[in-house]
Amino acid sequence: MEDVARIAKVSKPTVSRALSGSPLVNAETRERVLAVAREQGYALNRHAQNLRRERANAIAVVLDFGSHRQGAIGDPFIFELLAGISEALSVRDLDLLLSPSGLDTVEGFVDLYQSRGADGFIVLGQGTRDALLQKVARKNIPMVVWGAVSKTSSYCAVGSDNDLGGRLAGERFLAHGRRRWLFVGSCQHEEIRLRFEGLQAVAKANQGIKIDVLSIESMAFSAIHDQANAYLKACVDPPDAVFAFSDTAAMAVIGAFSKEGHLTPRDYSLVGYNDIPPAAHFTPAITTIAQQTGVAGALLVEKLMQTLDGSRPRPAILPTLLVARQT
Amino acid sequence: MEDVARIAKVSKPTVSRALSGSPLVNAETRERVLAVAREQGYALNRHAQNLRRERANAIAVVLDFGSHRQGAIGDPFIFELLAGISEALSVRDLDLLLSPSGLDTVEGFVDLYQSRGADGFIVLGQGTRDALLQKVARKNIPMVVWGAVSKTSSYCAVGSDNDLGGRLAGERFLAHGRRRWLFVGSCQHEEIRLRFEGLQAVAKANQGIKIDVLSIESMAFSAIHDQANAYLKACVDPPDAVFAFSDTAAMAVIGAFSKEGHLTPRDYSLVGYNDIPPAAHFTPAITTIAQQTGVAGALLVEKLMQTLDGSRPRPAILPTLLVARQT
DNA sequence: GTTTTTTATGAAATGCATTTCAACAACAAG
DNA sequence: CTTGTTGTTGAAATGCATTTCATAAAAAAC
Repeated sequence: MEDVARIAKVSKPTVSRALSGSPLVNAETRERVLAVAREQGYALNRHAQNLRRERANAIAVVLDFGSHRQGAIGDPFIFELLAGISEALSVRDLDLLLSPSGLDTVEGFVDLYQSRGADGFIVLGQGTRDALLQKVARKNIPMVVWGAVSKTSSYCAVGSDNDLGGRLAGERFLAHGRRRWLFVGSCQHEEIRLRFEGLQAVAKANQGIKIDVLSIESMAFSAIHDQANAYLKACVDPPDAVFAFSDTAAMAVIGAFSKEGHLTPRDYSLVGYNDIPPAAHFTPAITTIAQQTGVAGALLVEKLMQTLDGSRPRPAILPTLLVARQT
Repeated sequence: MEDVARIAKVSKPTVSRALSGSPLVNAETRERVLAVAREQGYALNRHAQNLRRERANAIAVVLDFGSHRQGAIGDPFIFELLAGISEALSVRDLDLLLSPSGLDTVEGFVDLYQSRGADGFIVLGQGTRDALLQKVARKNIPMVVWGAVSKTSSYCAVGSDNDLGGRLAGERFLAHGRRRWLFVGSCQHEEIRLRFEGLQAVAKANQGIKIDVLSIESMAFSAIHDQANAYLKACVDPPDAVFAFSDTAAMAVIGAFSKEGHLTPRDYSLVGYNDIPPAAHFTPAITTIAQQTGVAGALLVEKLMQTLDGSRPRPAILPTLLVARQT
């Protein structure tokens, strides 16, 4: 920077100001400095900058690659979220640190934050680690979470209206005169539990509806397939309606049930979740609950920015929508 | 750090050494320093460290979120690659910078690299910007690319054997006695062009095979669907074999063709690409070319590390495999 | 023509960890 | 008892940009 300063015949601080677009520098001078910087191929050192400014200029986005191993993350849905976040961060000139290691303990978060590795965190899906996240948030670490929204939470959550999603599914089943419902998903996951509760609420509000749960142990496609198949085989009175926690799971159910000759939409109604592209073109096309992934990323980033500004933004629940198809 | 040094009754350099696991510090002293650091809640500043060490300790992973808008990236395949890379980087204690902005020009790369925002780059899919990447590599910026491998390239590429993939598809078509082949995909993409060439080679080596190309303009699911539908409608002699550049595209083709009563596997053989989880459970299940995504991430990172060490690693071609299913 | 205000710029201090080089101690070798 | 090693440790220099505070110059106000 000193070299640039010398060549442009100004001082170091002036170069710094010119480069960071400070209004405290004369327009002509700025041009000159910028020109010199460009022709000298000068790029200012981000670490020196971040060191001085005492921030990272980066946000860590946490997603559970671990459970990806089991096929959970491949879901295009997460990808859309990620794309939205990436976009929103890049508008604000912030770097995106993807799933840094060590974030499976409170210390991991604290350390990354304190060492200025990241200015804040966006966690995608609380999964089964809500307790950890609560602890992290209580340490005053800026964090926003995509997932289930709860009033007692110590962090700001943004998520879909999972309860509504469940209700929508239930109402569809009612409309189709279905009475033996099956919920496929693990209620260990807060988000998924809420969907179940929505479904259950509709069931309870009506007479003569039986509701069963197939609690998924692994997110792997084949595991879900096998569990569903085994369930149906052991079933004396097969379900005439299935609500699956994801479209991928719904596909697994279709495959598993069809092997036993139990077909949708003939024998049972099916509702999936996320409205991933293949859902519309699967045979049969899958009715599903769509989330507003488009706005989700931008909203998460916005809430995090508010947190960084010291305010405590309100959680947000995005509406969900049932997309009716053949099943 | 000075505080820790004082409390532990040592000097700053000793603390530094203890924390970075240098062998130049006595075991007892190290323990003492570490204990003090822990109880004082001390975390060393990454930017100061990176500034001094003159590196970023981070790798930028570039993927084309832009084309995601059009449904390209949602492909679980990319996600698996990303998971593998994330894993391999975290083992080496390197941060993963996801798709930083500005990497659509050579200057963008140069600037990020010079400003020490990243020590190197992993580019996922060269797409249509091979020219850009060639220029970047010629600036001696450490970079590894997932995509088509070419001998004349100035960068190290790792990719699947796309040519083999094409041949495998062709041989399957032959085995099924198919003679009117259709390739669905854009030959603008080097990787995809290679697949087409593999297919074409098989066609040429045999008599009486007609081969046509449906050049995809957009990666969007619905766009592919519509193009395929329009193609079939305009077709006097419908294809009896289709090779699609991705499983997602294959699904789109199935939907588009079935609308016209043209069904697989009855009327045509179909081969997709990537072996994404739903491919196996689609109805009908999709025959596809599987890539070795598992090792790909680790390999990319390894090659990049070699590049960082100053060597010029050889490109690698991973074998592809045909997974036969109903179609 | 003098005083006040505004605008533009620079000197020096600051943020924090690492590395070089020198120094000291303890011990072995002669 | 001296010289040469080896093992530990510390003082000071270094990497680079930003910010505070002060100063100089130019413009405006009186």
